Amino acid sequence: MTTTFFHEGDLVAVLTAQPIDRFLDYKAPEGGCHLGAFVEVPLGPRKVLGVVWRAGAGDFDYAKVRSVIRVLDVAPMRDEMQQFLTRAADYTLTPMSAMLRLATRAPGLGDAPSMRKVYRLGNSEPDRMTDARTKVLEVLRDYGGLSFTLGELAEMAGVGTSVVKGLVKQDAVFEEDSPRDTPYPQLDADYGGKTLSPDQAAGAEVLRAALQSDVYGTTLLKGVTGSGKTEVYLEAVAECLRQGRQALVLLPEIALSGEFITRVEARFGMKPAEWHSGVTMTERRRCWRMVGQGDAQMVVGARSALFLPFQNLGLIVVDEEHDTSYKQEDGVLYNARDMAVLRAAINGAQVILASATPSLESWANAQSGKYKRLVLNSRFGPAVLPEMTAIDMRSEPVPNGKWVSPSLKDAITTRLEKGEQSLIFLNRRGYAPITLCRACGHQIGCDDCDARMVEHRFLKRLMCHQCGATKPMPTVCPHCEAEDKLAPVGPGVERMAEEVTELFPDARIVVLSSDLYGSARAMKAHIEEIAQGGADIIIGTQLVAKGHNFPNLTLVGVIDADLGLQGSDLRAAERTFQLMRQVAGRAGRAETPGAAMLQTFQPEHAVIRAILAGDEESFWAAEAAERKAAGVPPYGRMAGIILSSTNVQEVFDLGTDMARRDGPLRQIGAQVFGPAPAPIARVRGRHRVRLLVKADKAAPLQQALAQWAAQFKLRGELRMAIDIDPQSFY
DNA sequence: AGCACGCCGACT
DNA sequence: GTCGGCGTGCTC
Repeated sequence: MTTTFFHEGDLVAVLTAQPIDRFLDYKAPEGGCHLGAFVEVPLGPRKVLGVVWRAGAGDFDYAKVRSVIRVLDVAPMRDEMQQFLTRAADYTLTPMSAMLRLATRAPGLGDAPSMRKVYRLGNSEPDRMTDARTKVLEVLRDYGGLSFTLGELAEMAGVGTSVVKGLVKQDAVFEEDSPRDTPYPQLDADYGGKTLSPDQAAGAEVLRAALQSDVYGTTLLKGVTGSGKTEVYLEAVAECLRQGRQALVLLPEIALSGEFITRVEARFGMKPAEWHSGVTMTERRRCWRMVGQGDAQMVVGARSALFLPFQNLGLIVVDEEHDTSYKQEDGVLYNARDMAVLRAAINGAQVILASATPSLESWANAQSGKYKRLVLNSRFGPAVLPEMTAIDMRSEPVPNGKWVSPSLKDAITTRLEKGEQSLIFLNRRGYAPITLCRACGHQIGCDDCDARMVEHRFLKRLMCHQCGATKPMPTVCPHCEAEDKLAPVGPGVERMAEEVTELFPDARIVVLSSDLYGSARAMKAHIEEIAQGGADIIIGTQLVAKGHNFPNLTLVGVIDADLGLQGSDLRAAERTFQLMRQVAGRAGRAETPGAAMLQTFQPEHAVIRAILAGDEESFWAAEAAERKAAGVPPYGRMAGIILSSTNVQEVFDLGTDMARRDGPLRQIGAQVFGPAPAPIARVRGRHRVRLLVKADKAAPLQQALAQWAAQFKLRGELRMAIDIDPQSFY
C-alpha cells in the first residue's frame, strides 16, 4: 500500500473540526506529513485539530498560507474512513466538519502518549530477603516478564508499595516508563465455544463462510428470544478474529450493560474494548488509539463506535437492529444501522443485523435479495407466542365515552389479583382528541391550522398538535355560543387514566406519555422504576414500545388497534406488532404466559389477522403493501426538516415560508407537509417545528433538499436540521 | 466555534 | 462625545 506523502512546504487541504464547511490550504510542516495525518493547524489566533485531506487547491493567496504546526502522534486517517465520512455527510446532509467531530470524539488526541511507571523483574538479588520481598518476586516470576503498575503489583503480592520501592533501589525490580494506553489483551477465538444446536451451528457456518469471502455483504439474522442469536454471531466474530481483522458489535444504548461483556469474556477469554457514554475519558482515549493502531480486536459499543478509526474492519454486528435508539436524534442525524452497512461496503466487511423483530426496512432488503437472510428457530421448540386475541368492538359495546371492553376489564382484573402488570396501549396524547359542541356540532379547531384542538387536562388547556398553539378551555361554544354544551369526544391517554381509575380504584395506575416529561433522562428513569414494579396498570403511548423491558408485564391491551393501521404514524403497526412480540419473548421465559388483546372494529384487516396469527411473514407482507401504496419508506423517501428557536413565532414563520418556497423540491416531484410541532415540541427552551418532505424512491432527494434549504438564511436564534429517513412521523 | 468589525441606543 | 449591544463575516 502506498500512501501519499507531502514534503515540507507542499500545499495540503486540511479539514478541521471547526464548523467551517470548506477545506483550508496549509503548508506541510517540517518533516512533511502523510495524507490523512491528524494535525494541529493555526486558525486565526487559535490552534485547532484537523486532518490532511488531500493536496491543497492552491486557490488562496500563497503569501497568506500558514504552516501546519505539527503532526499528531496517532495513526493517520485511512482512505476508507475519508470515503465513509464523505458519503455519510452527503447522505445525511451534514457538514464535513461535523462528521470529523464525530470521528475525533476522543479526549487528548493532541497529547503525546502519556506515560506511567511500571515494574518488572530485575536482574539482581536483594541484600536481605524478607517474606514481603519474596511474595513480590514470586508474583513477578509467576507472570514471567510482564510488568505491572505499583498499585497492581503491591496488591497482587499482598504487600505495601514501599516493599516494591525497596526492591527497586537494589535493582531486584526494574522501574520503567511505559505508555499509559496499552493494547487490549488478545482475544482467543477458540477459547470458550459453546456447543451449538444444529440450527445454530448451521447459522454460524453460513456467517463464517461469508466472512471468508472477504467481500462486503449483509446478513439479516432473525431469531426469537432464546434462539441463541448472540452465540451465533459471536462465531462470526471468532472467524473475524482468526483472520486478524477487527470486529465491532453495536448494541442499543440501553442494552449496554456488563452482561454482554461478561458473555464476550466467557467466549474469548478476555474483555473486548468498550465505547459508549459510560466509559471514562482515559478508557475512551485508550480505545480510540488502540483501535487506530490495530491493538483492539473487538469493540463493543453504542452507535458512535462506528466512527472509531478501525484499521482493518472485518465485521460489524448491529444487535437489535430494529431498535429506534440507533437513530441519532440530536446533533448529527444518522441511523447507525444504515451507516454500518455503508461503512462495511466501503471496507469490504460483513454486516450482521440481528433481531427477533426486524425493521420493515431490513425485512424489505432481505426480501429483495439485497441482504442475505438467516432464520434461527428457538431451541425450545416453536416460538412461544402470547395468547393473542382480537376483541371485536362491534359485538362488545361499551358505554359512550368509555373504551375498556368487558373482556379487557376481566383480563386486567385477573392480572391485578396475581400481582402482575397490565399495559394499556393508546397512541393518543392528551385527554380527548375532539371537543364537540352538543348544541351545534361545532368542533373546536385551531385558529391557525386546519386541525382540531386536543384537550389536555394535565395542562388545563386545548392544544393544537399541528402547530402547538394552546388556548384555555372555553365555557361557551365559539360558534353558537351555547353554554355548557362542549363535550370531550374520543380517548386520549389522560382520559383512559380516568376511566381505568374508575374501574380499578385500588390499582396503582401510571400514565406514560412523552409530553409529561421534562427530559429524556427523567423519562427513562421513571420508566425503569415502573418496569421494576412501580405500577400495576400502565397507560402509555408508543413511548412504551421503545425497547423497555417490563419483566412483570403479562398483559397488553391495545385500546384501538385500528388507529395504528392508518393515519399519522406509519410505523405504528410495526410497533404494535413488535410490542406483541416483546410480550411473546417474555412469555417464553417466564412461567406466566403473556396475553395480548386487541380492541378493533376491523378484525378482518390483514395486519390485525397477521398479528393474531403470529404470522410474521404475512404481517410484513401486509405492512409492506400498505407502505408501498402510501409511497413511504422503504418504498419512498422521506426527510424531516426541524427548525428551532427560542421564539415560537419565528420558527413558524420560517416553516411557513419554507413550505411556500418549495421550488427545488417540486422539480423532483417531492411534496412538503407542515409546518407542525416536532415530536418533542420543546427541547431545552427551544421550540421545534417540523416539515416533512416525501419523495419518490429514485428521486435525488438530498440534492434538492440542499438547494431548497440554501434559499433560507438563518438569522439569530433560528437553527435548521435536516433529518433524512426520520424515525417517527408522529 | 471564536473573534473582530461595525453600526445604532443610553449614558457621562 | 463614547461605551457597549450583538448581527455579520472570516479564519488558509
